[in-house]
Amino acid sequence: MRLIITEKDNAARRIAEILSEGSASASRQNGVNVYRWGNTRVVGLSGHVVGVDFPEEYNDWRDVEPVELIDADVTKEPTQENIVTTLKQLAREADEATIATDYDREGELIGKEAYELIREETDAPVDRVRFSSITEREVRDAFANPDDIDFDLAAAGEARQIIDLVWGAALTRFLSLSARQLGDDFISVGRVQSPTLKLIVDREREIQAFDPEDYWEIFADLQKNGSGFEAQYFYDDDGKEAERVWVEDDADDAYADLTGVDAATVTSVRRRTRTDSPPTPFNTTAFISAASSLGYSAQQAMSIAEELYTTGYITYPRTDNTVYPDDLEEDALLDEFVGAGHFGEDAEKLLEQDDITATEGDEETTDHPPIHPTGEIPPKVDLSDDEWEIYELVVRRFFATVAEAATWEHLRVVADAGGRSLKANGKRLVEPGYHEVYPYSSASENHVPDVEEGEELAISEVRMEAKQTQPPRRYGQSRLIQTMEDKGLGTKSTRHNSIEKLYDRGYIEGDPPRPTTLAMAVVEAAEEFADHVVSDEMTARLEADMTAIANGEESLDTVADESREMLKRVFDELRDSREEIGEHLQESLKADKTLGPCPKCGEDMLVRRSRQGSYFVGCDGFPECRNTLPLPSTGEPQVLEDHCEEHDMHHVKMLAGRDTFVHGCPRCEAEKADESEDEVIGPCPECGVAPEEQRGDGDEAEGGELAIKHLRSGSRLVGCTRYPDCDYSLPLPRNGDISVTEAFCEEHDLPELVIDADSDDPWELGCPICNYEEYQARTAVEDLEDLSGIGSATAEKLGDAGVDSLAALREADPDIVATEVQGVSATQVREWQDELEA
DNA sequence: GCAAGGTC
Repeated sequence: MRLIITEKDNAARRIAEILSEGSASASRQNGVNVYRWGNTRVVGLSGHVVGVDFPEEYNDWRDVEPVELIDADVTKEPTQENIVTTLKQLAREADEATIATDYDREGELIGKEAYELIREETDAPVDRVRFSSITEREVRDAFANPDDIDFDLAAAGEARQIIDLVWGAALTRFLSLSARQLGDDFISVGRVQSPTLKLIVDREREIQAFDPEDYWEIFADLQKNGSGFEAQYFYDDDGKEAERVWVEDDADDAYADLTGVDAATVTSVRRRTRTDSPPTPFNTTAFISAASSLGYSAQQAMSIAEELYTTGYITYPRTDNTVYPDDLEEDALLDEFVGAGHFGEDAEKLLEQDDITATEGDEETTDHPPIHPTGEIPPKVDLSDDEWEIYELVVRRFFATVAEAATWEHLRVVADAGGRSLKANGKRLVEPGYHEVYPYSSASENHVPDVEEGEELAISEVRMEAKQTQPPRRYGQSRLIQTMEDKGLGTKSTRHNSIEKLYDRGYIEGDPPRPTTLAMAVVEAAEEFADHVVSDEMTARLEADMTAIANGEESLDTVADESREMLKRVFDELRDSREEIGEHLQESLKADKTLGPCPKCGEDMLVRRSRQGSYFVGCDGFPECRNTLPLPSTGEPQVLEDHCEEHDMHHVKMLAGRDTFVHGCPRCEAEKADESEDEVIGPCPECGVAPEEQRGDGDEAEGGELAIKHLRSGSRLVGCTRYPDCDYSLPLPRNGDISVTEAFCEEHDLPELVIDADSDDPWELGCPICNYEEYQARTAVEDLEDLSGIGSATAEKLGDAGVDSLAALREADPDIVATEVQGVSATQVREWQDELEA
């Protein structure tokens, strides 16, 4: 039997299709897809299926000195048991095996890991094929010319694994132990995350140190044929043109001169034609950046792209390449879009061009083609609005790369008024070119009318504006990813995750991300004692070492040992400063949790966590002062910069994914609840007076009533007046005025409610019981979507079939028990759905 | 429980 191993299931399926000419069939083994035809089997891994770690005896952070990790063994253990088992079972039957993982360094290492698992079972020959895109031609070529695994290249990847683990784990444990942060809130550092964090921290330092300067700008409106245009005052600053006037008296003088005359005389008119080249093909970074200008975070953009890739509508979204492969036929791909409603006309127009040649970027790699549509076009109804918007972006980017350049006409007019110079720059799009098919990049014009030298233009108004220089801007997520790429930090697959990790670790907040006090302290500590780990030089050095290993000039052991020696020297420095570092980190952690002074004793009020795990606001003077305030029960609290004037307290935001909301000032919220009275609306269905026939034998009518209640934590609910004896309750929305209407629900004996009755668009919530029942039915379907990553249409169908939870899914198919929730692909869910329907 | 890198 011949065994072929790919990096992912999708690649396995497509390679099987190509090599078998469509005759391959799929079956499942230990929950893993295996494609087969004749004597051949193809199995897809899930990236790395083994991972590096320390032996078990190093697991306890308290028992092991962090420095001991430096010389600890590094072992490789399976992390994807099902796939490893399947691979080994298949290997036992194999006479030959072919590694067909991705064509890059990490792919070589993943291939070598598969090779070693195969070697545990058989001595059958193992070869390696390399291809940059899964097209018929490339795949057939590759399989016709097999090569060997490049063990040196794989060793380069292993050096990275070992160095990252040893540095990351040893320093992470050291900082966490020194600050006594051992739970979920440990303090992490790493080769990629820490230099990335330093970028953000350095920018914040510049902002904090920034000293704004005053300057003035002067504008004049000039008239031509009854319509006006704006011109700006400028002067010659040592041969350079300057618009900013730094001295107020100078600005006043210029303003006085300009207002002293009624007209300006045109002294020069210059026209220039500029070519505006179409953009280059999308790699991951360029894609994230384009999606970000549509309002998507890096993480959102990538997960939508991954979904579009798995469903077959776009190519692999993780790529460094910006040059389309030779066998991408641009006109054939355009042809697919002809007649496809939304895109048809644009595709036809592009096909009419004399020459269809795509642009090329600077980066040409072997990993994957640039991101482009596959030519399989989804019906719009099958995608969510977001998915469609991203899909359209990818399609239009492809269109743009084969479209013609745009041309602009630039018009520059200089005029003299009272001895002062004015200028106006106009911009007109003469040939729209690619802008016609790619509306995302700016094509805005600035109208300046045709004028001639010597012409007199009336001045209708002169304005002087006092301004201040602005501090540098914070990095936005896509700018940060771009900078990481420039500095070689992370990879196309990991950069967006690294940023997400900084959020999770409590190092950055908000968008654009701001560093927390803790982040500043971590970077400071690292700069002082382990400068290497916050500098991008560590990555540069590692890259150089990896290249040397890949070229056979250095050995993995030498490189790893040198790195270990370097880390030992770092620990020599750290040893004596443990206390000092710990204290600094602890103070910073406290600063991030501080809301303001306690009204009872003046100490700080802090966000704290109870033993049960819920958050509340408590006084730092505990146990002497026992003052507390409640916080909402959902989400992780985050202290905002916003501030309540009345109570001198920072506002709090509760982070809970899509349910994130701003709680505001905890004292205001508590006081609001104290001042409001419960509003009774009807009988409690659990313990109120109900008609005799609706009551079960054991039920007792205690006379409980339902009331609208405001809790001190800021939440509102409809609850029983006999609480806590009866804990019946229904949730109400957090925001908006609640009013009770005349309309009445006969079934539940309750009035209908309206939220925000005063606004133009009130929400008619209706009977609170009916509303809650509808809400539960709706969220069951949403939960299912979240669990399985399936589309809403499928989830609804499953809901209709009575499957409303993962547990129900498992009941329907015991095989699912072995599958990780996150590992459930859309294809699998569709299979289960088919089974259920049959 | 630590990293970064694959993958879902």
